[in-house]
Amino acid sequence: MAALQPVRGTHDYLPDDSRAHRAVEDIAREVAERFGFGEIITPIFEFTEVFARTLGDTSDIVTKEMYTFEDRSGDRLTLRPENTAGVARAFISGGLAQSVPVKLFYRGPMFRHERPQKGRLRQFHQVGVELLGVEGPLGDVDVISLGYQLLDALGLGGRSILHLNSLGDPESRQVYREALVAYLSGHKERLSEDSLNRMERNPLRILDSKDEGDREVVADAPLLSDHLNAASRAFLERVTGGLTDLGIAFEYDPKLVRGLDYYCHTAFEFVTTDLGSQGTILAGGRYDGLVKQMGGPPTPGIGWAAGVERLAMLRGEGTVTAPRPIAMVPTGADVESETITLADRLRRAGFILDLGYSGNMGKRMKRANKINARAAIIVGGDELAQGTVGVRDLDSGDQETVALSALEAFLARFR
RNA sequence: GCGGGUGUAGCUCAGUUGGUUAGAGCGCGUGGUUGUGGUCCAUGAGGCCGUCGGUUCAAAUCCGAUCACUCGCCCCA
Repeated sequence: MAALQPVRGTHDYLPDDSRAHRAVEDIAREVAERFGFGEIITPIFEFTEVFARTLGDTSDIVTKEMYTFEDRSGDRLTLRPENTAGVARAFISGGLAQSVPVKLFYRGPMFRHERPQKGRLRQFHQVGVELLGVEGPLGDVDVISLGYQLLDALGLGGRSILHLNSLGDPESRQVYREALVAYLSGHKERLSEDSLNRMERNPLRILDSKDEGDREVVADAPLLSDHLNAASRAFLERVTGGLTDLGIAFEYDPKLVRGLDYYCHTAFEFVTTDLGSQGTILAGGRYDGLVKQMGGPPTPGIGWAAGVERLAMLRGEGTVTAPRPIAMVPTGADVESETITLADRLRRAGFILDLGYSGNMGKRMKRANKINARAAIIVGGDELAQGTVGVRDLDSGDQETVALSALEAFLARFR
């Protein structure tokens, strides 16, 4: 078909797809509202610095994955690759520090110039939450619990595992980083080229390398958990304790790290084995330094994001079905105006009515069947003369004559 | 950005060692049925064989490039 294609890594969602997509977003918003989170809608593009400064100059997202352009007034703008930075910016712009804790939910498109795969697109969609202004571990527990309940509400409760780690506070992290680099420096010859590059910029990343040689070296590396100071350790224990209280199973994973620089303490991911190498479906962590780094008042934060396409894909096709309409079937062109008027009346009453637009009666009945109509209202001249219409139950085949005046009441069973 | 696989009808796929008019099922249109769907029967439409170039008397088939999808890596949701 060739000629006219969508931009690589972008997709059209026709009604069947968009319905599944929207269901994920709706359920996420609903669960977030249960936790007292309200939806925030931020622009899908920001000044480039919003992302460049907060995501870290060395992250892949900033160095090679952003859609950045100059607009007609010469501003450097970027299509958001994620939304934590945008929400933090809105938090600062809007002076929301006055009303912490701030609990926000968001959903919408994100853009990353990556090589597309199943479950990885250049324009994809995320739902996410951010909790700002809460210092204590109870915030971490609540936010993780929200993610857990979302997966459960989506019917994915049994299909993913929560991985959890603590990156410690900045002090712990610094001490550990030095210990790790010291160890790795002694094994340079066995590390992959990628990891050698990571040594200086982001050595923690080497911990979750998939390279076999790296894994062997990493197996004996010092553990982050051994370098947490007392405060960081206590924080982690209160988080894990809270999760246990809620019956949320997790795997402590000392090699779980974050690609983005502003994370500290809690890092977590819900992972499934059902999506190949795109198994992470919901991931987040604590980012206490972010808001201050952006120029706002020091404000702790924690949140997560989840990929809508990945979630929808995991739920499978046909999970979300279209509501079944009632079909209007006039017996001929002579009753067309009565048909439209009646459809209008029933739609105002909240029924879903499908007009066939054209064709003889047989054709319209076929169409009614094809669109999975629950019932057909047969509008004929003879019946109208008596003040009635025929109503056919398309599942059972039973047909009854119903007075126009009693139609809404009769149709209630097909709602 | 790196490595592998795959591109034939709207969809899922056949297509022999290169051989002249490229097929099937599903779906779609029309009729059998001028006031009654599903089943059935008949019949029809729909293809630059992803695109461009090369080899050949001859290419869906072989070669190259390119685009898209896909699997793995990097990274990430």
